[in-house]
Amino acid sequence: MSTSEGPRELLALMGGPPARERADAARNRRKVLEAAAALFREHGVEAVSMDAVAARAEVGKGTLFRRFGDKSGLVAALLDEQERDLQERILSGPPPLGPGAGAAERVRAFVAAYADYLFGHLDLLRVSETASAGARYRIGAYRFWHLHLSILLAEARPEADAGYLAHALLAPLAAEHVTAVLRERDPAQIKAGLAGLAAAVTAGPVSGCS
Amino acid sequence: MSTSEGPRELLALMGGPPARERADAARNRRKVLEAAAALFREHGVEAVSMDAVAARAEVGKGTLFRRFGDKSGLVAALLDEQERDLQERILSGPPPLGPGAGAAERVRAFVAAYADYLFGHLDLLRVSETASAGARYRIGAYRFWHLHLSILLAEARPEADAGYLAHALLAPLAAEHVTAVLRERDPAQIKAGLAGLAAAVTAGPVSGCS
DNA sequence: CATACAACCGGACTGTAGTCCTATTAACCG
DNA sequence: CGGTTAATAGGACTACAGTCCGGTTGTATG
Repeated sequence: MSTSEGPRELLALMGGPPARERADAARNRRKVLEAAAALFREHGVEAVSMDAVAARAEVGKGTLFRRFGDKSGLVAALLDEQERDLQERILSGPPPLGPGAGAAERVRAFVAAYADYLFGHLDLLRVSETASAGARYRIGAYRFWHLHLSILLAEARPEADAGYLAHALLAPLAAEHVTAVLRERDPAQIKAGLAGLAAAVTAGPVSGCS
Repeated sequence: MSTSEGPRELLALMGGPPARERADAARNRRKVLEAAAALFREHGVEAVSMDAVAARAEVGKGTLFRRFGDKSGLVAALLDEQERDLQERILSGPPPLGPGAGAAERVRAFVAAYADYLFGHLDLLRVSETASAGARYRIGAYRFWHLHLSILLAEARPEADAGYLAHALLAPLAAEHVTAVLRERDPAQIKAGLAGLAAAVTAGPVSGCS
């Protein structure tokens, strides 16, 4: 599967493991990720402390924090693989999510696909986005989604501030927001609402009338 | 100024001080709020610990936490007054924010007015919304804004899920979201983007064409 | 006014995130 | 293969949020 169809900037935001890593560092990295995954599975993400992860991985606390920054970074590393899967489907998968469909259609497809990703990893994403202040907006993944939507919205609505609209469309996709809305609506209703929002945003207030 | 024009449900969400409070409790409540306001002014909201507030107010930590729950509750109490001001302007102030204007116009007026409130109290609001998980969605104020928007959107777009759209419109008004967007856009641009979003949401994807 | 009761007060206590410093260890080069 | 250097490992340490409980102070009642 070639990724040459997507913009070069998006590729740069896909992250991945560090370029050159010392042997012991790589070993510990794996041990930590395995320990974290196991503990999260057993006790739920929020209930697991960083101390517990360090102990289970048989690694010092300093190591844990230096490698992953904080809890949100650790969780982000765990999410990395599946995140990249969605990113690859956007860059070079079949339309309408991948290239080939119209911009408005691709926006709707992205919102639907991201919602599925969200419902599948809600606990991890919520911790990843809220463990430290502004964490959601700092990580590369957010910049990837934002850039992707910005490009599509600039095409669909050339007269609007596409970059802002992209942020606005990502706002209700925040894990904490979805968690709160889940208290009164089920996933299907949320997806329907998001689809309506995406339709309104891509169409614009006066579209279809020209 | 009469508040009889607004729905009764909205009034119930306005909160206010506890009904009957012991004299010493009231005294401590005032001391805490004054100390917190002073410390926040001097050092910024995020830099002030609850210990510091308790010490400055000459009150025990237990008192502080029992009265306000946690840091987000303390900050919410500080915001209460100005929050109620905006709420009263919505319930019984002049249009288009208050009753009298069309639903779509009132939605746009609300978004603009809330954005101003947000920019004026961004630090306090950010702490209030993020100090504890899901804090934003638990407090009465959020329910007030949400109910207000739901009523208006149900009128403007009877075929849509107005309650969900109300959540979606409040999502980019989260303090943390606005803080992140402020790194690349100024308040005027954000207000313009929000106005465009409100217009798109109130109009709907196919409006103006019938 | 005295008594009983409930609410309140305050600080000691616990658990956690995150920092810092020193010995260790891997990679590189002669 | 041995020496040099810079990154890494790990645990002791700090600061903070939030809890708990014994003592105290208002408030209602006879």
